[in-house]
Parts: sequence; C-alpha cells; structure tokens
Amino acid sequence: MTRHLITSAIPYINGIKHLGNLVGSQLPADLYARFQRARGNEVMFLCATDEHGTPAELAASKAGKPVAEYCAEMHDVQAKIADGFRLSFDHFGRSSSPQNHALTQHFAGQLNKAGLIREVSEKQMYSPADSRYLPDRYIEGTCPNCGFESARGDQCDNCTKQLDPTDLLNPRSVISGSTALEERETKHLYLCQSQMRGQLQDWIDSKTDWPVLTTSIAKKWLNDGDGLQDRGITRDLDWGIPVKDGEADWPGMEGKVFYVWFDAPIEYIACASEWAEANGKTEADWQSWWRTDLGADDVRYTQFMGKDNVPFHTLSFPATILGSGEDWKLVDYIKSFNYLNYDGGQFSTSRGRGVFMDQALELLPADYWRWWLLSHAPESSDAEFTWENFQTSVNKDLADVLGNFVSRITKFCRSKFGEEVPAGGSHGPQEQALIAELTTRIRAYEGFMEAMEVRKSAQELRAIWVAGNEYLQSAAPWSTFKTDPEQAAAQVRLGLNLIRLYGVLSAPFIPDAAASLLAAMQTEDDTWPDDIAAALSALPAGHGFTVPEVLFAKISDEEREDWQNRFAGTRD
RNA sequence: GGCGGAGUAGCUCAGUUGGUUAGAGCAGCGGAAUCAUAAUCCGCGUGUCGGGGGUUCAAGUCCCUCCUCCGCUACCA
Repeated sequence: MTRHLITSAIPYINGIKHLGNLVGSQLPADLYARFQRARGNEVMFLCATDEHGTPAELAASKAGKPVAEYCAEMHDVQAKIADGFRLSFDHFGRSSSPQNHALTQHFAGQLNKAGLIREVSEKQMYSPADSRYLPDRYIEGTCPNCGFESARGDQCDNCTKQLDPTDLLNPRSVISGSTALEERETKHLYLCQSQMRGQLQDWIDSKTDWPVLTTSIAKKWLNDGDGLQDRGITRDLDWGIPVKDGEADWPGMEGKVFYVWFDAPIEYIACASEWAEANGKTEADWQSWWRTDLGADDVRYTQFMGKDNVPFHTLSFPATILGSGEDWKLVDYIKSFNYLNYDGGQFSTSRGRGVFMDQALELLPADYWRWWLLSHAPESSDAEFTWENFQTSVNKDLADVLGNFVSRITKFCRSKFGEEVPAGGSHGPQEQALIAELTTRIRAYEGFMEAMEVRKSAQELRAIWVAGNEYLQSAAPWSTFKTDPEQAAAQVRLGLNLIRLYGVLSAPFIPDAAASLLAAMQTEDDTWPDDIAAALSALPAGHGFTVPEVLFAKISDEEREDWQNRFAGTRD
C-alpha cells in the first residue's frame, strides 16, 4: 500500500472560479485521489483557499465588508461549490488559518537562521488617496512608447513594452483614479533563491519523468538572464501573515505581512495540521504526511496546477523547503495543465466570460461537467470548450453509451426474468472474449490513471463501456431467449454484473452516477476488479436489483442554444 | 524582443527512442438488429501531417528557416 499526498493548487479567494480553473487543478487532482483510494491506497488530499494579497483586500472593500469577514464568507461559498462538484478533499483549509500563520513565520525564521533572507530597501509607489502601496499592475497611465492611454505599470497591453510605473505619463491609481501618487522608501525581505540555484537545478534535472511543460518552465527561470533571482517575500498590506522571525518580532518589519506567494504553498502543509485539528488527530498524525523524519519517507507527493503556477511550485516553494534545513517532504511529481478556452476566447473572471462553477451546477449535475472537462483536459495544449462539443460528448458518452446500456439490460431482465439476477446457463466463447478484452482494457485504464494521463484514461473507460454494448449486441439475449432461455439468463447475468463493474471503474470520473449504479444493483461491493472474471460474478443468481431512473438525461438543442446565448455575454 | 507550448481527416484530438498501406471519437454515408434514453452494433477515411529546404535506405517523428495561434516574461495571484 502506498501513501499518497495529493494537493491541488489553491484557488484565490476573490470570487467563484470558472471551469478553466477547475479543470486545471482541483478536478484532475480529485480524479487521482479517488483512483488511489479505490485501489486501496492511503490518501491525503488537500486543498484550501488562497486568501491574502491586494486583490482580496480590494474585493472585500468592493463588497463593503471587512476583509476577514469577506474571506470567511467566500471560503464557505467555495467549499460548498467544491462539495457540489464532489471534490473529495480530506480537508479544505484556509491560508489565513492560525496554523499557516505559525508555520509561515516558522519557515521565515528557519530561512533567516540559514542566512537566506536579506533586507532590501526599495522605492514603491504609494497612493495617499487609497492609503496603500500600489503593485505595478494597479497603476495605469499613458505608454511612453506608443501613447496607449491604459498602459499598466508593468507592461503596455497595446505595444507589449515592459514598463516601470515611473515610466508612465500621467500615472493614476487603477483603484481610485487618483493621480496623486508618490514614491516612498520601504524595506522588504528577500528570499535568496539565487544562492540555491545549483541545488534547485540538480533537483529539477533529476525529475526526468516530469511533464515537459513543468520542467521547461522551471529551467527557463533557472537559466534566464542572470539566473534565478532573489524574490521579495513581504508586502506593505494589512491583510496577511505578520512578518516574524519564527516567534520573535522582526525589527523594522512592523506592520508588514508576508507576500501571498510565500505563504500560499506553505498552506499545503498547514492544511494537514488543520485537517488534524478538525478530525481529532494528533500532531504526529499530520506530520507523518509531511516530515520525512517523522514517517513521511514512504509518502508519494503529487501536485496538480495550471501552468501559470509552475514557477512557484518548482522553485520558490522548494527553495523554502530546502532552505529551512528541516526534513519536510518535497514534491515527487508535478502534473501541470494548459488552459481551457471558452468558445473561441479566454474564460475571463473580470469580464464574466464563460461558465463559472456555481452556474454550471445550476444547469446540470456535477458528473456531466466532470466527464466533459476531464475527457477534454488541456494536457498537451490549450483546449477549447464549446457548447456543441459539450452537448454531443455528454449525450453520446454518458447517455447513449453508458446510460442506455444500463437501461437496456435492466429493462430486458425485468421483462423476461424479473428484478433479480437470473440463474442458469454458463459462459461460452463470447463471454470469455469479453472477459479477455475487459482485462486488457482495465489494465490499460489503470496504467493511464496511475500516470495521470487524464484524457487517455477517459478514452479507455469509454471503450470499456462500449465493450458492454458490443457484447450485448453480439450475444443478443433477446434472440437467445426465444430458443435457449438458460443461455439468455447467463448473458443477462453477465450484463447486470457489468453494471456493477462499471460503477466501480467509473467512480473516479462520475462519482454520483457510479453510486447510483451500485445502488440500483443493491450492492456495496466496490472493490477494485483485479480478477475480471471474478468481478463479473460478484452478483450471484437470485440477487435483487432495481431498474434505475434515467442515469443521464440528454441535453436538448433548445437547452444548448439557450445556454450558449446566456453565457456569451458578461456576468453581472 | 526572449523562453516555452501548439499547428495531423469537416470538428475534438492520439501518434513512444525516425521504420510495414498515418490512427481514435464525433459528424456524414450504407447496412444489421429491435432489449434500450430514436439508443446500440457492423462497414466506409488519398488527409500537401502549417509552408519551404536539409540529413537519412527511410521523417508527422531529427536539423535549418519562415508563417499562424497561445502562454510566461519575475510588484496580479
């Protein structure tokens, strides 16, 4: 038995995420977690909300609420939606938790002790009208290069020239529009990542089995220009984790907080501690997942994220872990994803373009979305969501291939043999051939799932469903029944057992439908099928079942057109 | 600009370290069956593998070059 520590990139707190965010980290992580649990492995699947930083403060202010209250509310909203999508987190934590405060301060102390923190005095743009320092992107002005009037402080969106806020003509605050900006001297802590470049390089180079997307991004940052740069890990903000040197005050850093990208990955660890507290576990229980000196040496740690998160997970966070000089678990495998686009453009949180998680659940059950998103996961390149593709994929795969299979076999059995698994007959060549094919396919499915080849897993699972239809079609119990009812009984018995098998195999992708299948078959036996022949006789003759309701209703053209129009524009 | 990813049948995509006639699903056409959510199953694919050049006995697969799309580019997170 392997112990799997699995984390999904933690979603930012300022609003409900769209389907692109979901498929880029949480959903594939859930698929993997469910699969590993189904295989009988021990799993710790963690996620949380990422709550600090300027956008959170601004979102709270826009909502007219204190930021702590806003974050608490949004955390609950995101937790409920995650539950709606059946994301099976062992704990859904918060980066603002007391545990993360303590741990983040602890790491900073350790890094300081190791000589990996230096103080830097620098000039930042301050807006008196907003009473805050403004990150570069929160300053707009006229581009000195092309004259574009809405150039941001870091880059001009029109001519793509890299800028400094001080380069802008007529700079103003994006927040208030105030032009009364001034430069102020402020002191910050920098993490000396450059000192750890060699160590990080060796570590990345040793990961030969990682996706190219992951390693190429890491190597670019390691080798670009002068190599890996030191990075500021503090900010002048109110909302965040106060800068401390372990448990001690940090002279000169009063009123400052750690940078959100410093504390967010540490929340992966703190989240385990939150899990322990929430479940009556001990310190040792959660540390056995994270401390290699305290039992985590046999843990395999896998992270899931979108490609924009890769630098922080391949470099900054490992630098924090390695630099601490303590025996924290480093990630073993990073599965990264490209982006999902929406109908010819990008999903956009700010412009409300595309489908958001809460809206998706209002339209259709989670399984529909899980199936489409996972079977079209943006693994090798960016992928595209269109309503037509969604409708045809879901109708064909779920309703026709899987759902209809369940209908035809259960209804046929009910009409000829009643609502129990029929007795009589035995397996012939057709049944042996089916078992052989399923054995091959299920072993392939396991291989793809183990390797986190998400699309290929979905493809193989679908082929497993198809195999059932092929068998029924060639065995044709409705014909056999007329001449040899005993043989028809054996065929139907096999068909009913296939339903249970499909329930077990499909659960990682479509957990609710899978549960319905097992419920209809009146069984709680969801053990993974190592021996396919045995798995296909799990339901013996005489075992009762019920004909389930339509498993997946089809999406009509009218619905599709309606949704298409509804989500083309902007969200209010 | 730099770095990375992608460009393969109408659509969405597979194509390992270069090697038999380039594949799958969907859509389309023809057929079988009638148990079933008008569902299923079988058969049918000559597509300049973005353009051009090169290496090789052999390239979608390696090299060069050009074009297009996307992402990142370190103070958004």
